[in-house]
Amino acid sequence: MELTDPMDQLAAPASIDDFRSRLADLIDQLPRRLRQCADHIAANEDRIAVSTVADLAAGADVPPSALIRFCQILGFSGFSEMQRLFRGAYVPGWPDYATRLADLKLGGAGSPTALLAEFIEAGRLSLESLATSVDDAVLGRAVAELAVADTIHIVGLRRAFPVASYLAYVFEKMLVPAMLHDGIGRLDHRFALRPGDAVIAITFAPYSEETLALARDAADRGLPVVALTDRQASPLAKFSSAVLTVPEVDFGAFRALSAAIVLAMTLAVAVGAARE
Amino acid sequence: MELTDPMDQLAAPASIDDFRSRLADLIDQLPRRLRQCADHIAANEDRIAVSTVADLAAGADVPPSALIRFCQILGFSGFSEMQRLFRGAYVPGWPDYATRLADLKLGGAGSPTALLAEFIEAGRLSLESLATSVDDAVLGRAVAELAVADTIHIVGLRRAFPVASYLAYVFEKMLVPAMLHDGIGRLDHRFALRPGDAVIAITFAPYSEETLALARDAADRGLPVVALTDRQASPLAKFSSAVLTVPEVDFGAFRALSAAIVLAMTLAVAVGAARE
DNA sequence: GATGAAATAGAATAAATATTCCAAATGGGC
DNA sequence: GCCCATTTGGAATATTTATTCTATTTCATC
Repeated sequence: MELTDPMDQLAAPASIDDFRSRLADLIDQLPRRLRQCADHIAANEDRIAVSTVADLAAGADVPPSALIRFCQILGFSGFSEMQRLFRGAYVPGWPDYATRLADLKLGGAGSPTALLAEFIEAGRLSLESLATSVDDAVLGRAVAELAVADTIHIVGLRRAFPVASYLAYVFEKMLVPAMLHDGIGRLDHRFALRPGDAVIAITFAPYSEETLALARDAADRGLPVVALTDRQASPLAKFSSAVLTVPEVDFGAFRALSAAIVLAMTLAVAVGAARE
Repeated sequence: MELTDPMDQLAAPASIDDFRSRLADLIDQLPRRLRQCADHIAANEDRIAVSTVADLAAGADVPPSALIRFCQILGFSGFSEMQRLFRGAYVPGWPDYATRLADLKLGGAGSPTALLAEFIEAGRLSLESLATSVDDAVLGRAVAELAVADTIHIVGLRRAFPVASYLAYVFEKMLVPAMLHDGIGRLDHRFALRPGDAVIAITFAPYSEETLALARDAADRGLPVVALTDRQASPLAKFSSAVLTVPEVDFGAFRALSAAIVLAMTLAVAVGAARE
């Protein structure tokens, strides 16, 4: 990239949208240091108005001069001009969460914003009660069992499927051998269960037959089964060596998976760390 | 009023509420110029973080030194300290979680329960900032576009896949015609896009090529594309008619999807309701 | 209207922050 | 492996911004 090209004398972005589109155009033709600037700036747009060159440069892990070069490539005369644009558009992060939530509800029942407020509240409540409802000992046992398993089998269908696929993703990232049983093509993968393996089964009422069947199968073969479900009396409990319950608050007929995902993430990261 | 009284050595306000109450106490016992400062500051709280002494002094129609004296009377050492309060309040600590996670693991103190507490906290923060960052107008537009679509196509791979599959699940429950593009068998389903359809594309850095390709394709055909992504300058923005960003607290490679799932759920339920 | 304590304006200074510039490092093409 | 164009780091400089200080003004009190 030719950074001193006299034709690069384009005018400074006139609006933040303008800024964003120019950034999006440039971002993948920038050299290394400038690329770092671009990434950090894009991820911290809301800090530009209240930061100094030095702050942002430190965040992007580049020298200050690189950051200023970056601003100039975007068409600004320097950092100050870019900051001026963002200061004009600045709105503070407060009104705080509670006020904002009340505002959202003003959209009226059934409006998208009112729904959002309800779901956010439900999610927060779920997370809060997750903190108090998890049994440390059971969680520890689950991690220990999964940490020594050869392959971890994950099963969760329908409503539980997002949680199952998230687990599979995190295990993959952590190089933990894991297999997602997703029921594609109605293939029955139960013979993939080998001695030394372990199973994570996820299901909420109404419980999925296929998930229960796989858990039963694993239990019959003496494999440890970690259950992620909605209550201790879940049908999964019979087959499981560790039952983790997720207190999900539902709103009407709908139920977010905030707590389930967070618990799944904890399980996966803890297992990944324990296996190293 | 005795402004140089050595007893006035009170500590600086520790919070914005603290600041407000101290201001309210003082405001009607201040002499003329300082009163002007107080009035102007109170009426422009939201500009303090992004203004200079000179700006604010000009706005209050007083010399800069008067404004600084005003800050000192409030208990600050000077203007800069007051400004720091307002700048800091904006991001009440969105710490570097990637580092914290590394610490937790290395310290061996990475007990699963400690991890869980961290992740719960991160999830809560994400949800709260979702509330304050969602743009009502964009959300409304996204719902409107999806509500009139014939079929809704959902694409989101890898890290975004749990969100995509959750959307597909909720749409199915609400009897909304939707198709999940999951890349199974490397089939290319882009020809399933028909006039009158709409697309929800979900991707976070590092952005998935396949997702971008489908979004581009849809945009080329003039179909509305709703983007669910991590920042406004996301490459998805180029192809999208509505960009919803999700401020997720990030643990390096891991990212809880609390906010993304809640936003997806809102979108799905609002669309379902609007179609009835 | 004289007196003294308090308040004020603005010039002088100090501190912080931004920007330039150039020598050195890097990397792609031959 | 050498050459040239590009990129980079950081010290030097310029600019902006905050703060202090003091001579002057204001105002309440007698």
